[in-house]
Amino acid sequence: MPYPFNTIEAKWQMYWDNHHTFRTESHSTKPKMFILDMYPYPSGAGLHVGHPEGYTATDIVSRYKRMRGFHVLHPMGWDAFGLPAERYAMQTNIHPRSTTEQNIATFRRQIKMLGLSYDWEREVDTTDPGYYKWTQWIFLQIYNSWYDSRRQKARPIETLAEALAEHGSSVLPGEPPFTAAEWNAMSRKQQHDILAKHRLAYVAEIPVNWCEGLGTVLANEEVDEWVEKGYTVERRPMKQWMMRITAYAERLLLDAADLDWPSSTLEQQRNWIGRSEGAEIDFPLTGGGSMRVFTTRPDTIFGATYMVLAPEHPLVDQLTTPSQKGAVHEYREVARRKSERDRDVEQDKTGVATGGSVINPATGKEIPAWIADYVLMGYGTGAIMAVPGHDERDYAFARKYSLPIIEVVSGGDIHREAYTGDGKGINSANAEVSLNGLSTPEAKARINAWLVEKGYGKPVVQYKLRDWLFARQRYWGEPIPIVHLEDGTMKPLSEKELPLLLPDLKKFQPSGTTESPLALATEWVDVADAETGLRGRRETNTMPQWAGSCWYYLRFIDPRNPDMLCDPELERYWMPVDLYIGGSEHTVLHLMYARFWHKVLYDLGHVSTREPFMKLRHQGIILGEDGRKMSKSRGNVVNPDDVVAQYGADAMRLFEMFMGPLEEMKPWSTRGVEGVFRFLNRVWRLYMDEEGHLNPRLLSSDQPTPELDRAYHATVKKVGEDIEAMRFNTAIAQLMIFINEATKSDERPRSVLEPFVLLLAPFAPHLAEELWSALGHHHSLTYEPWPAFDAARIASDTVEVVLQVNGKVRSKLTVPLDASDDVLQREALADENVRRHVEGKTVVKTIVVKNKIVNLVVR
RNA sequence: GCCAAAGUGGCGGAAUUGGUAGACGCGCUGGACUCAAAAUCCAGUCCGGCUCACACCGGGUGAGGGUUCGAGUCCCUCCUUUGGUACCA
Repeated sequence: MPYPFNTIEAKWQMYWDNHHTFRTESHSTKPKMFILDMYPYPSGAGLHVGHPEGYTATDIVSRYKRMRGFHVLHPMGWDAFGLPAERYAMQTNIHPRSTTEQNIATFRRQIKMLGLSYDWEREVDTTDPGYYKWTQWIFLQIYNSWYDSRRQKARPIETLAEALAEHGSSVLPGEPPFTAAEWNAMSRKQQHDILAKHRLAYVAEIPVNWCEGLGTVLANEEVDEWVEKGYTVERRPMKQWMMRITAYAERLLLDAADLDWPSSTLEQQRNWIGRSEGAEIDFPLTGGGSMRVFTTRPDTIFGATYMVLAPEHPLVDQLTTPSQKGAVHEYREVARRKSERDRDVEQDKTGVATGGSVINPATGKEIPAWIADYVLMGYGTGAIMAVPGHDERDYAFARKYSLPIIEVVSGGDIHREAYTGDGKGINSANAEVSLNGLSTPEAKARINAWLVEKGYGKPVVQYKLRDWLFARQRYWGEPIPIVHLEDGTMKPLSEKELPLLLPDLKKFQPSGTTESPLALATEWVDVADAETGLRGRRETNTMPQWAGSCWYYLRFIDPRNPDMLCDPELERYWMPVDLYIGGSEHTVLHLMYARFWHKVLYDLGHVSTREPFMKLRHQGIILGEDGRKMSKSRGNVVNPDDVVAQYGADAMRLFEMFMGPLEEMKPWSTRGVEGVFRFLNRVWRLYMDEEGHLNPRLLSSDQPTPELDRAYHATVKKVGEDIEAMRFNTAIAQLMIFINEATKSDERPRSVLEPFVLLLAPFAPHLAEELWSALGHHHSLTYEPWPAFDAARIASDTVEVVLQVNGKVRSKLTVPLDASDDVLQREALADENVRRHVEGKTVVKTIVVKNKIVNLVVR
């Protein structure tokens, strides 16, 4: 008969609920510990076995930290806006809200079934108006801010208006110059338009992936999935809400240095931001005006033999000569129809000459301007100087179209391939400047100085990071709290008007236009502005799913506050998150977006820390029993409900932690679950008799054998250390070692078996509570102090020393602890087996490592 | 292509300031209990040689080299797998 896990688990889950065992009070004098899981999207499929892995890990740490005297915040919620519920609504006309509620109920039941110690009174749901009120509020904070590049921080937009009124556009590098007086003379609309360009949330016309069948834009990473399903996706320019994350590129990069995150995650974020240093250079057009390019190799400018513009570049029309018009037009059409992905896949370089030309300011020579889709409008200036001798792409292009290739950096063989490495400059001089003989870094510095002096260019830092497309043409998302007035201005809602509720719809089909289904709710869309008397139209786009997850950790701190997103005093106490665990699939997007919002809130004084998540770990993917990715079609999906029904939640938790290191990918194994289940049964039988009562010997005997005593103290030490380092698999192995040791003995010494229950508790909390209660305790063990160990009692008074001859193990020796080197050496030489290998040879060297080895080197 | 992580028994995995490779679990083998089975308990289990057995000997951490008295651990070259990313000038 297995132990009665069913009744035990139900009993203790009810106990914890009824006693609010895991409720976290707002105030405490204890040190705080904020332990966070990446909350799930509650899909219709229910929990899969991957979810509990991370959740169990944080639960173990949370339970352990409570016993260590920490005030622990460990909450759970739902990232519940999203396309799946909406697609279901499109097919069935069932409101996404009711689908979402059902799915949340399933997830909540399944998560509770695992005995995770969340404070359920802090549960949040991103689709709850009481929650998304604050998502909208943060949107408005961002909308109502600009990035002051001189102070390197976001500031309220009014400060920009004030600065413009006082100093004119000198505060805004890049803006066409105007004086304070000119600003003050502008119309409301003119001022509005200038400010709008500098807000951290702004509307821009950019090329996006539009899917007609779904009636929405798609993120780049979503495109493949829908194309496979037979939908067509095209690139078209559309007006979209954007967030100016690029303003934070440098800070996102720099502040990452302080984070205890996996190095691969930090590395990926660095790559995503893609910082590169170079120069912007203006090439004069032969017909007047100039063409700005970005290059990381200004030192190769003497080798720039042609120019390439992205097909969409605005200068193309001006450069194109009449004879090339047809070819250019045709090429641009073809390029426009290709998605950005298609362009990436094609490695073959194509292009068309515009017929126009520019002057290379270094050589003074006229060079042709081409268009080619290997130059992207979205990076740098959308145009490059092509240096075929020292860039592989330019080299391939120049070869294909027979454009001249000049060597300006020595070190390679440009007759065979482009040389992209560093080297000494050659063929690089004009009347004013020479790079010949200079190393690449020297040449860069020299030419940059010359470019600045002549006004041709300047050093700049460029990032791959692009602004965040922050709008979806969907119903099931947070409405963007903006009204478009008939005079062409935009008006943000005031805080009092939040939350802006989603209108109810009868049907959830795409609107048939490029607007979201919200456009069909005409009563909701059409508004009159009381202040100006103007008619207006609500923004019909909704926020992307990332929005709610950008700040949910803050809401957990103060989840029911009707007046603030989070009380500042509580925020200062709880932030930052001490431990954050979730899948590595969120490495770039979620974690980058959340850091970005956090920094804006920090700049505006709403949060006290520069970074939200101090320590981050990823759980690995759990594969099917066949070692392949779990999927319905392979039939290898493991359902947590079934596992819990058969072996109990404690076994499920224990197995997921015992499989291997948390962050590694590993296959499921039913046999493995049975193994840990057997272990739990062994624990049960050690404490309880056949009738399910406490074994009476636990009350009588109290002297552990020296071996058991040693095993106990070693277990306390190892389990504690392993939990701190999140090595749960080896912690569990140690628990097993102790139980094996204890089972050997007929005695049941309470002095070690009672505190052992506390060591087991973070891993198998239901069983531990039951045993604790059987031992005569009347309260939950949740806040019992973690047992201490005595290092002196772990050490044995004898140790086994390995005897080696020429590095090979020849014998073993049991000696008193800390035996001296002399004694060890003498004992070693006296050992029979060692003597056989030393005989007839000379000992040239002896290495003695105390308590470990003696190695005799013989010849 | 580039970046990152990882390769250890039949399987999941342990062991890193360089010091007994294979903890713990699974599986397997044998035994106890049972009419029998399940469950449970005990013993064994890296591979090979030799042995009644104990002992002993050889080999062994993806491959090859190197450093060292000693390398799974450090260095070099290569191979494989996984994840990410991809014309970013």
